[in-house]
Amino acid sequence: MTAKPAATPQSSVELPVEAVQARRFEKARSAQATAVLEDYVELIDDLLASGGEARPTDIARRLGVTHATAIKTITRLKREGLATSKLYRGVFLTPEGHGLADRVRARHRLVVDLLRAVGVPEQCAELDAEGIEHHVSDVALDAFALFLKRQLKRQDP
Amino acid sequence: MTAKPAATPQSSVELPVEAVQARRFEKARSAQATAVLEDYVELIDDLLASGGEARPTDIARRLGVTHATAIKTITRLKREGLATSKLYRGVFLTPEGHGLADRVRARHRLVVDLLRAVGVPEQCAELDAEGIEHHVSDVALDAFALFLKRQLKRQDP
DNA sequence: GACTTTTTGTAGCCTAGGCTACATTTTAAG
DNA sequence: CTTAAAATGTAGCCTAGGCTACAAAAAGTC
Ligand SMILES: [Mn+2]
Ligand SMILES: [Mn+2]
Ligand SMILES: [Mn+2]
Ligand SMILES: [Mn+2]
Repeated sequence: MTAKPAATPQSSVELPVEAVQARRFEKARSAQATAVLEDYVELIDDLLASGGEARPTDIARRLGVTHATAIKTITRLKREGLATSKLYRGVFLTPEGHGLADRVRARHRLVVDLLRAVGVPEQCAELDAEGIEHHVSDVALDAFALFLKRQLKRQDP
Repeated sequence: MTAKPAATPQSSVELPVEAVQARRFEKARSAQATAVLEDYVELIDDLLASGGEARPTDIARRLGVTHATAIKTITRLKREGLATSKLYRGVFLTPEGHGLADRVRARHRLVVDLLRAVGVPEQCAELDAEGIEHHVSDVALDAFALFLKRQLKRQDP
């Protein structure tokens, strides 16, 4: 199981190339698995913050899926401890869900800002960010923030 | 079906906010659906270019999945006209598959380069790019290329 | 209050992409 | 040539996340 440091006589601590590559793909797959949940909690939080209610039908319409699909995913949110709901009442977020929503929203904005900063048109930035956001690590996010700060300084002397 | 230009008296040609948002999510979902295929063709093309053979076992090991999973996805590649294979021979790409591989590889590199350019550490850039790449539109790619070109000019006077 | 519409929920189906277990074929050793 | 190992393929299972169709409840209308 534990990848032996390898019988490569030349380099010492390096994993085999294949293993490194496999790890990349695995990470991308796991990010994808949480993407749907992230979008749901962010959207639910938005709805709760603005209108006051997050109804399954609204959620479905915003996401572009049927209400049956939305309800099923909401069930998963509840199972994972991110949301709660009672029959014919709207959906609410647990503290965990709310915390996730905040992080997801911040990340979404940062990704859009970075795309804009490197010259991506606004519409396109919003569109692409919806998918990209789920694959940006915290390290990259920090780099984005730093880049944006520096760029501001350069323009605002 | 056709979204009526809306009964919003204020603005004229604007779709309802919900529809715009739904379109974003739909686009992200469809990008996700092709992500696996893109990674496969890129990897197969790499293997063919370097070693000369793309065997299911190698593909599986590089992707971090079992060979059964790899073979199943290869079946899908064939069904979609991207690859060919014969029993116990390796996998090959059709012209369409090869073309896709080239585009995917170019996009991958461009994404990594952009991440590096805005200050993301190399390891992290490679890691994140594996997921991000599938969600970057052509318009954004053009913007990335332009940004990189300009940044080069700034450093190489 | 009766009736209609909307919302919500449930059931059942499909595909993609994971997995394990087992069968077969090819390749490598001896 | 025989046999062991590796590669390949198949079968069957699971989950996630889509969908449609139907059922029940809530909300609006008259
Ligand atoms: Mn998203
Ligand atoms: Mn988002
Ligand atoms: Mn990828
Ligand atoms: Mn890639």
